[in-house]
Amino acid sequence: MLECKRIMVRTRIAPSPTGQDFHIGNAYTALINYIFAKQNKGRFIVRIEDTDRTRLVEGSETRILNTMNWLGLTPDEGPYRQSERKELYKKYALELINNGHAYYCFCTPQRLTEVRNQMQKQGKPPMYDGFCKKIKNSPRASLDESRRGEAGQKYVIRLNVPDEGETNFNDLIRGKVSFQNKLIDDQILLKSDGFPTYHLAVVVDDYLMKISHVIRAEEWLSSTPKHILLYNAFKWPLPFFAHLPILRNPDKSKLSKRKNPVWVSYYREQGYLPEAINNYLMTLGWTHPKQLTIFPLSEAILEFSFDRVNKSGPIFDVVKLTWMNGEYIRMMNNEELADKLYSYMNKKFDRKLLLLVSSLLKQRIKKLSEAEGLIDFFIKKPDVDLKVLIPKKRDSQQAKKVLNEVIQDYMGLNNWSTASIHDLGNKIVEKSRWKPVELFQMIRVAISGKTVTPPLFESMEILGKEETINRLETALRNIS
RNA sequence: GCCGCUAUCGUCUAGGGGACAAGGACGCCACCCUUUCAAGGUGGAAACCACGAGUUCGAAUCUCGUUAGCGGCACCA
Repeated sequence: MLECKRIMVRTRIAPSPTGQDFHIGNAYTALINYIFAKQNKGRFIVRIEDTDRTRLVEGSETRILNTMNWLGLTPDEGPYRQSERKELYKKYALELINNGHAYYCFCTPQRLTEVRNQMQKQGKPPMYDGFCKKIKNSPRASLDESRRGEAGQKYVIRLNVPDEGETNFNDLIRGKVSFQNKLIDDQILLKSDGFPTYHLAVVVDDYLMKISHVIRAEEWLSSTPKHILLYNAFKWPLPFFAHLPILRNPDKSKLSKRKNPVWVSYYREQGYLPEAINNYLMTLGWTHPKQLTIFPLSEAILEFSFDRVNKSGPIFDVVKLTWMNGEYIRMMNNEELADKLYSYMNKKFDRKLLLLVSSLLKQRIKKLSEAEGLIDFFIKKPDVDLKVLIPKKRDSQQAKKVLNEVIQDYMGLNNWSTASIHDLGNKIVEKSRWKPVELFQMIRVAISGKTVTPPLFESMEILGKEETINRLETALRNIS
């Protein structure tokens, strides 16, 4: 689909280490970048955008990288860190000063706020008024940096945006997009602390790192013209741009932590599988040409194309993700599920036990976190509530009598297998004249303390004869 | 407020002028299976294709306008 001739495809994900973990929206963007790189035998790069020193969150970078790894989106290069490249950006900012595409600005934050307020009052877009643009050629501007420092004069460097004309580009997803230059702000490129803003850093890095396709969320669409102006000012070739739809909350606003769990680690802790998360994310905004819903990453790599990416922002639906996760759990074989559960539950259960119960669990759980509540009675004596134990239409005397028969009969059973436990169970039903559901539910509650469990006879087999009878006796004793 | 993007069942979407009285998936409801809960099977409700014009023999599909939603307008990314 690419018209570009044999260029090396290089994509990147550029997270900021300002949050608890990797954001699910970032995971979405990373996924598309990863898939597109793999599809084109290119490289997928991670770059940490840590130029905002005030918002850094300790440990964030490590967690982001770990999470990407867990998702299977392991970068081919990186992490590169913008904070380690600080001097580089300054050099390029100065180059722009020299060729007239940028200028020094000495305005104070207070003045800027004032200007913005005034603009807004007048119903104009809140932009910088170009005050320092006029002093571009004044002696002050030509001071070298050390002397400026002596003078204690703080400054920033701004992009000199042309007043006329328009800047347009072709987005791989949205087609032609254009903006009038007079509405583009003289963006700050270099902050007074010497760090670049996103806009400078992203362009310099994408160029230096030979990023061929800038694939990012739609929230960047309106700053793309600034970036293009920068590429032009440097006389650098443009990369391809693709602006992905933004994931949304159920109320349609941009997916945010206030309204939804957004950290990938949350989903990991809840027992979602990375394969399911990736698959679900892929179905948002993109459809498989054969309209498959469940498909592996390899399939997405094979079939992905930008022209099947939707332009509108999809709502992130946890319910559907959960369903899909269940599908993935059901697709696993018993060993795989047992292994997953073993490490997920921190070795709380014996691996052998997990292997035995995994086939019973498989079609009953949608998240790994649901397993424990279903099988904890295997390793823990149940608390039996008599009200639940004794069937509604029976009294305690009847229950006692029947339970006693159950115990006697099962004690005599030598072949402790699901099939024979089942057979004997049916015989007891006949003998007792209880309804099957009454009898079996009573046994279920007696051995597990629950009304909802994996299949009864299988559970009894796994529990073992001795333990089963033991629990039945305990229940019997409690009735009187 | 200004700029930009978007618009098909509640949600994710198929569709690209006639095959659409709009198909699939999740969710929901009913039934079947069943010792519980699930899973599975079958069926169902659910979209006047945002609205209004236009182009055309013919529009969900093309054009324009309106409306609505979202995004952006920081020495944040």
